[in-house]
Formats: sequence, structure tokens, C-alpha cells
Amino acid sequence: MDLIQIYQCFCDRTRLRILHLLTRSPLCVCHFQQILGEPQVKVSKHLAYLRGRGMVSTKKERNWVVYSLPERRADELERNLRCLQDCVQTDAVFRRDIQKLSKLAKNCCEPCGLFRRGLNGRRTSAKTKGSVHLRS
Amino acid sequence: MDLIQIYQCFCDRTRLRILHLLTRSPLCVCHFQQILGEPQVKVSKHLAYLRGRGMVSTKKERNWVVYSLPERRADELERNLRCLQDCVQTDAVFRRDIQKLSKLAKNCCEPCGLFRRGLNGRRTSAKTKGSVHLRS
DNA sequence: TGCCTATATGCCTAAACAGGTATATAGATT
DNA sequence: AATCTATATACCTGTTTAGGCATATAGGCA
Repeated sequence: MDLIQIYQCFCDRTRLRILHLLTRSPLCVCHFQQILGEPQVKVSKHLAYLRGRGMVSTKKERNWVVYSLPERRADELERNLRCLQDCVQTDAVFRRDIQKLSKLAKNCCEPCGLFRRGLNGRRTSAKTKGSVHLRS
Repeated sequence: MDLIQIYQCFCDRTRLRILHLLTRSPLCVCHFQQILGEPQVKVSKHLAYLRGRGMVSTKKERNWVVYSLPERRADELERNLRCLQDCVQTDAVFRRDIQKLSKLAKNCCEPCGLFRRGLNGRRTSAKTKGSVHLRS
């Protein structure tokens, strides 16, 4: 809620990447693992950090926890997220994150309904091998 | 130079107030003391922090050290400073800081040339009592 | 029941940080 | 030379943080 807290959340690269991704789409923990290439603990802790400061909200979706930006956001958060988007437009890491996100949106079959396109309404459980619920 | 470093600099209230003031005018340490109402050490340390990260630059002016935003700033810094200004527009503390700055700009006789108006070119040393170079 | 998958948390360590007290330095003034 | 003013720095303390390892929880599934 506080401007300082916003900057505190913004001042770690992993959290910044998480927030940047969330400006595009709600995501569950293993999506972040996948995209960021960081271990589960690390991701989970940063998400907890953000959650503790009201910077993200969660909802349970089957066995997954889906993180998103809070629907009603403080004006300062909104502004800073926009500023962030402007700032990282040309940054290699952040761009790749978005690319990976698009790929994920095409290949991921769970949790259902997260990504609007490319899913064809499939909601059978993901029976593919591998740690994440991806089709091959 | 780094976006993360910018946010690190932004995530302390004192530093945020300092940077916000600097978007208006270059200032010396005792100006900050005066406006922020914080002890000299505290101000000095935060300025050192900012200096160490290239967020401000300094020049010696007689017996004072004048801090300012670097003339050539990274795009991200510029953007974020603007965003900051937007965010704090209605914030009581930040507004008061600016008010105090205007008052200072009228009453301060040293260091010369910092404030363009209200000085009448006086550059005699400040012989008034009190810790700071203010007229009464 | 026992395993698997997704996620969270407790404990640990090393580093950074914020603020305080005391002191140093440097230039100007008396 | 002694003092004053402006500023910086060293040292100390308590707090926060980041990351790692191990473990907990909880819901599905064999």
C-alpha cells in the first residue's frame, strides 16, 4: 500500500521479473519456475514476500496456486508497473521472459483457463512426463 | 546504472525525499538537514549511498558540497524520477518538503547561485546565528 | 495406504542495511 | 594557533534480506 513497500518489492531482480510477468497474465508457481529458471524455494519465497506486502493476490485452482496482480491496485503500483514495462522494453532478460511466457501459453494445458488462446478448452489432466504440466 | 540499483535507492523514505528534492534543485547537505529535519550523519550517509550508485553527483562550492542529479541520466532513472513525482503529488510529507525548499530558496544566502531567484547576487558570508546559512 | 505433484515454511548463514555515537578532515574565521 | 562550520567516515548494534537445505502440508492418484 505504501510507495516505499512498492520499491522494496521492486528492488530484487527475481521479484521484478515476477511482477513483470504478472502484468501479462496470472501464473502459477511452476510457471515462474519454468520461465525464470529458478528453484522452487526461491520462487515461492519471493512470491510470499510479494503476497505479504499486498503486491500480488492468490487463488487456488485445483492443485495449483495462481498468482496475479490484485484486481484493484493502488495508483502508485499501477504507475510503477507501467514505468517498469517502459524501462525493461529493451532488456534481454525481461524480453526472453515474455517470449517464454508466450510459448508456455501455447503448450501448457493446466491450470485450465489461465491462458485464453491456444488451449481449445482442453481440461484433461496433464499426463506428460516432466516436472511441469506441459505438453512435451 | 542498473534498474535494480535505482529501486534500491528508492526504497528508503529519506533517500526518496532527497531524490525528490533534487528533481527541483541542486542542494547542499545542510539544506537537506534543514528540510528533512534529519541529523547530519543520517543525511550524509544516505547521500553517500546515492553517490556510490551514481544516482547523484557532487561539486564543491566554497565550504559546501552541492548535490545534484547527474546531468546525463540513464533513461530508466529519468522515467522513475518522473513516476516518483507523479506518485507523491498528493503526499503530505513530500509536499511539505517542496514548500520548505521554496522557503529556503528565498531565505538562503549561501551557497551562492544555487537558487536563481531571491538572492540579489549577495555573496557575503552568512553571519547570522544558527547552524545553517540562513538569514534569520 | 503409499506415492506424486505443487507449494509453503522452518532453520541456517552471510550479507546488506539503517541508525546512532564519536571522531576525522578541510577550509574559513578570529 | 585555536576555533568554527560543513561534511564525511569508522565503529557498533539490531534488523532485514537472499538463498540454500530439509521438511511440511495438502490434494490427487496407484
